[in-house]
Amino acid sequence: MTVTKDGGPVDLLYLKSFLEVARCQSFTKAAENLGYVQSSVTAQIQKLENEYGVMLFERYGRSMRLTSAGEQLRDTFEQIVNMYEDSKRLISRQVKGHLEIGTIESLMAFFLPPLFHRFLQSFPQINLQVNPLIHANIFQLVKTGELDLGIILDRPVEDEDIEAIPIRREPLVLVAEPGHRLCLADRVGFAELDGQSLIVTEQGCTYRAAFQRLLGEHGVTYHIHHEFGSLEAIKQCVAYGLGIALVPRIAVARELEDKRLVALPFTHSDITFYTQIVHHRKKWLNQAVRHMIKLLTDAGTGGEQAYNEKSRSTKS
Amino acid sequence: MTVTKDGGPVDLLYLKSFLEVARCQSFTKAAENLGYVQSSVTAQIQKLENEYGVMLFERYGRSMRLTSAGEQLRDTFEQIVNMYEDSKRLISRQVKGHLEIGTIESLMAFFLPPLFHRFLQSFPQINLQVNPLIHANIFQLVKTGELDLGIILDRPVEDEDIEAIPIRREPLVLVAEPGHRLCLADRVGFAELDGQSLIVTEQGCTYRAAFQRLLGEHGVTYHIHHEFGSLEAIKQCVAYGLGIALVPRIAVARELEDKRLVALPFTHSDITFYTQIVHHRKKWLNQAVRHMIKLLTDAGTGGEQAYNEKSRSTKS
DNA sequence: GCGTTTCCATCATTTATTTCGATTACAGTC
DNA sequence: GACTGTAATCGAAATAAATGATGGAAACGC
Repeated sequence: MTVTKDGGPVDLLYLKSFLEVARCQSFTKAAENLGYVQSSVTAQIQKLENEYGVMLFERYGRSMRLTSAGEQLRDTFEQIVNMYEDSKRLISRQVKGHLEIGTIESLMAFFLPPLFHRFLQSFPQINLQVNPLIHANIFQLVKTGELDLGIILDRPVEDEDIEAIPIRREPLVLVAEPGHRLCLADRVGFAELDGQSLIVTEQGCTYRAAFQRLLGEHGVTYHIHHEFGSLEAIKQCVAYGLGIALVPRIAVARELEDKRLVALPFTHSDITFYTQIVHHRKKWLNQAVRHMIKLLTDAGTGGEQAYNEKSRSTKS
Repeated sequence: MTVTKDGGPVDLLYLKSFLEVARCQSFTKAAENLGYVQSSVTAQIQKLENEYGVMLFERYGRSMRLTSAGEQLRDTFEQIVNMYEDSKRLISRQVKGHLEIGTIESLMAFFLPPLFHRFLQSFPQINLQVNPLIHANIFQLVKTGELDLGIILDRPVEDEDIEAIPIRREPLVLVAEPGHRLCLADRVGFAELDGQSLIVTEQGCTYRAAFQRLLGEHGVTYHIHHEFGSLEAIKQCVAYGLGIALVPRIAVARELEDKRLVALPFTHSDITFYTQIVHHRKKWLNQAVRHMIKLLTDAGTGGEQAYNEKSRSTKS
């Protein structure tokens, strides 16, 4: 028996686009909401219209409304899309597998845990392995494919093999103990840092390196008092007045609130770091990985928009 | 509000492919039934599998079976596909519009009527206009876009602007009245035709032209006794013994059965004609037109396979 | 009335995906 | 152990999609 395919290709996403256009009464708004440009949505609707051989929307000058055919299809499409998405949820809850992520301590301790928690609600059966690593290793392991995903803190990354998705801008702050003399200054520049004791993260940390480079360029003499792999240790040492440290704000948010540490009004224009997801361009992203990326990007865009990019939700 | 699209593109046709594979328990058979090559179906299923993050089929050496996830999805997919196709039927029944076809008398009289009837059951509101034309005009009008579709009888067509879809091989037969002396021969070659009276179709008919050319090449002298635009007239004249005629078998199927005419055992290897749909390559084919093409090709492949091509059901 | 804005359609270009065909890999059969 | 039928893989060609830019038509402001 022959099963004929009487019709051209119709993507399930077109149905979603259709529904969104119907809801917004606007191609442009729908496109924005869906993360397309307007002409793409137009094209998708046209595909649907041609597939059905009918106009789906009556276009008046400014406003628009569904044609009767469009009206009839709306419910059907809604049902189809719902069934499809329900089925995805149903299956994803049962998905087993590995997802191996590498990230730096700063993020692992403060930004990621709630997201991982949410992820595991959708994919409870996934064996999620999160490795605390230093920057260079993350990059390397993603490149060789040993990690599915890396989450790093760095300046914008350009690499042949690696796709980097900026999640959010990560402000770095210079912290000191509340009694530190620099706390009294209403502005801390490089001059004021001269001769200070620094407490820094381990070698290979991108923001440490950038900071030291800057200090060097400005001729600041400084003294590295301690070098730790542990953020907790750094914070403790700063709190005990052993020196000052440059850390991601998110890592000291609580301490700043508690007034156990103070952010110095340090003005440096050049260091902007971004939390970024990195993955190998050629490696296939399955549903679970894509879901993780989506969680991360959504969590990020709650804050500042990641560099200037219109961060498309998921796009391998 | 932002509607996130969490998932890659999934074509509705993939779901059909999935169902067919599940039904056939075989990628290869499913591919044949669907009009794909095997590797395409494999790729489609892999896409689905990646989208859901699960294997859908357990592949054993020879046999295969659905995984539990596949089993769960089967019903959902079936429902989705049914809803989708029902919606297409629902809408197509309401589609209004024109569909203008040009064809030659031989086909219009014997092959097409039942197909047009079926077409109008699906698209009762379409204004279907069928114009009886001669070959050259059909070609010309399709080329200029004045006809949506042409249905012709010709040898394989190659043209820059025109896409020709072979429907079926159309045998031509040389008919005579039952009492004709050539009926007694067990083989009629060009030699036997020498001096015969021919009754032919109008100028511009492709098979008439081909036949005359052949006769000329073989040095056959003949006498054109009548030249008609009407097949009915030709058949009548042949029946009354005014001469013999070369016509498409389908045009005289009934008369041959009734023994009112006789097919001479004429052996000519060179003339193979095909019933073909022609349409302009660049012209958009809406649902109604595609449906018509599908009806025609399906009707055709009931007979002999059209030239050597694996005639894909619809492919603009 | 006339420019301006807003919104959709269209176009060309780039980019990605799909399809095919050929080949490889593998298991069951003879 | 060669053979057959079946699925996966790979490269190339065909096809489709997304984008950014352009054009046109209706509503809006003045």
